[in-house]
Amino acid sequence: MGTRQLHTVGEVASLAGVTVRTLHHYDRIGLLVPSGRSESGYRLYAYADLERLREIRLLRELGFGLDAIGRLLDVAAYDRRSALVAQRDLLVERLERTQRIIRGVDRALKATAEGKEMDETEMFEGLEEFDHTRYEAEVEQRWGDSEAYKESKRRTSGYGKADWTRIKKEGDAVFARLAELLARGARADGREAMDLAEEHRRHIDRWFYPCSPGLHRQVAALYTADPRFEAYFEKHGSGLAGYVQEAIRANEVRSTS
Amino acid sequence: MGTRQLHTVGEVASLAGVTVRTLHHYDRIGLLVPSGRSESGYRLYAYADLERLREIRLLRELGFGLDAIGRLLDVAAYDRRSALVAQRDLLVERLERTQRIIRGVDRALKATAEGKEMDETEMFEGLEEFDHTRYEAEVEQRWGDSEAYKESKRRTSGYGKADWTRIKKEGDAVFARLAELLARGARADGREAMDLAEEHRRHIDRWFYPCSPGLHRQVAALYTADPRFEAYFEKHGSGLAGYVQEAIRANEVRSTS
DNA sequence: GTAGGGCCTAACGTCGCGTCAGGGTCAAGA
DNA sequence: TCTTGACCCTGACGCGACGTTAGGCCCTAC
Repeated sequence: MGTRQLHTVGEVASLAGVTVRTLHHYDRIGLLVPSGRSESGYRLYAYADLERLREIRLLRELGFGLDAIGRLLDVAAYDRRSALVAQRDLLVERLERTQRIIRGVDRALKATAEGKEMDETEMFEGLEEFDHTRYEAEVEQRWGDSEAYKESKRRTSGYGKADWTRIKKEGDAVFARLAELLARGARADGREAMDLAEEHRRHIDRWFYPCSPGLHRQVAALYTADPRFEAYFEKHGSGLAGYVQEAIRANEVRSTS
Repeated sequence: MGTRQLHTVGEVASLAGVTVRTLHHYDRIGLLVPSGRSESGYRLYAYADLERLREIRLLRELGFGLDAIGRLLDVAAYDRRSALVAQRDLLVERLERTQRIIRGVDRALKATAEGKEMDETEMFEGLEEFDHTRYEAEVEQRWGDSEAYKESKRRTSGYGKADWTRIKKEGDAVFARLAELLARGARADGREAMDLAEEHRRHIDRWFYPCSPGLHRQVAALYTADPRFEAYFEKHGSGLAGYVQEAIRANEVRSTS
């Protein structure tokens, strides 16, 4: 560790393909503080700093905000391996999304060739900024080729647009009520919050896939990590993402005791 | 055409997975002006508007700025088919970039498993914000599986980091001198500018692939279209991208006459 | 006829840097 | 030894692409 040379900002910048200003910025906000300084105040980056920078750039490329990245890397520090695996999963997901978009372009090509118009509902496949029901289906896809996933796929494939709207509405209602609780200052491990967490679990269990309290907690962990989820949550009240996660965890404890 | 229903902002927003505010914004800056308004001033979007929105969102997903998108779509309006094909190419390029990043993560996984450190120069593969020599090699990759491409690949694979630095410096020098000309107010179709364009062509021809004036012009067309190129150019003087393109075009005319 | 959801414009806020401005540092050559 | 040019530092303002109120009109539904 650290056997290799230290680098100045400029060197790191050209290595990583970012500007010096970017590194200054990351330092200022505490996201990437170089592990050393020279006598004259020059920033000095060690190998570990480069590793961290790589992960920062990777997550930014995937659209995460800098504060979310900070939290993710703090969590990731405990287990490098599974953090890397998680990053891999996110990348593979993007691969698939990109392929969906390509198929959309192919459909557009076919449509223009035939002089027809495309189906408006499938025009934007893969391009939606964040449709959280659709995403929820993808989330547990990451949980592997589990029976749960296949079951989910089997069920959701039968839903029409109207079903999706209704299901989404039902899910949103739960979050809205949790937001109220949060605003009222109710505790996340209080009975009301736990009841709503349980309701959410059953919602998933019913419409998507069998969802045990344990799996539910794992899914909830993603809520605070993913920027698209987070943007959605924070709209409904600052700190809601973490609040929901706590409530779900509390509900799991309750259900297993 | 236009046989289908008109949509309000909210409908379009949920179809495309963007916010109403985003549509307002696109309208304000003239990027996507709905083709109609109701009596009461409501925006009304027709099918053609949705198509345009799809392309806007696709290009944004790929990192283009809104003004660049506007220009691209203006150009694209002449030939829908080749515009779609170009979009497809960009997406495939991203697919490949994502795969390179994944391979990087795999290397990181291997390194941590073995307790080693990664090679610093290959840590950021696929993550660089814009290395323009490397990009230049990719640009003509889009020109198909031409002999030129294979030749380029054969040549560039032999270059080391030092070579790249030198080649990049050489290329930058040409642009710097063009920027001077632009600042001095020299004409893009003047002798000096054309000479520099010719120098640039030979630069590519020597280090990358056989580059005729015609191919050179086609590559130059990408300069004004791609955000990464553009960012690079504008740093060296406002309007440089367009200036370079003009000079190259003028040089082509000169060389064929 | 009024309540609730959707639409309008206007205008300020935010995030991730880009871009000066003003000034030390350092290795190389005259 | 002195100077020159490349690189580093810390502010601090600017910008693109929206997010987010704020204040008010429209419209369907009970």
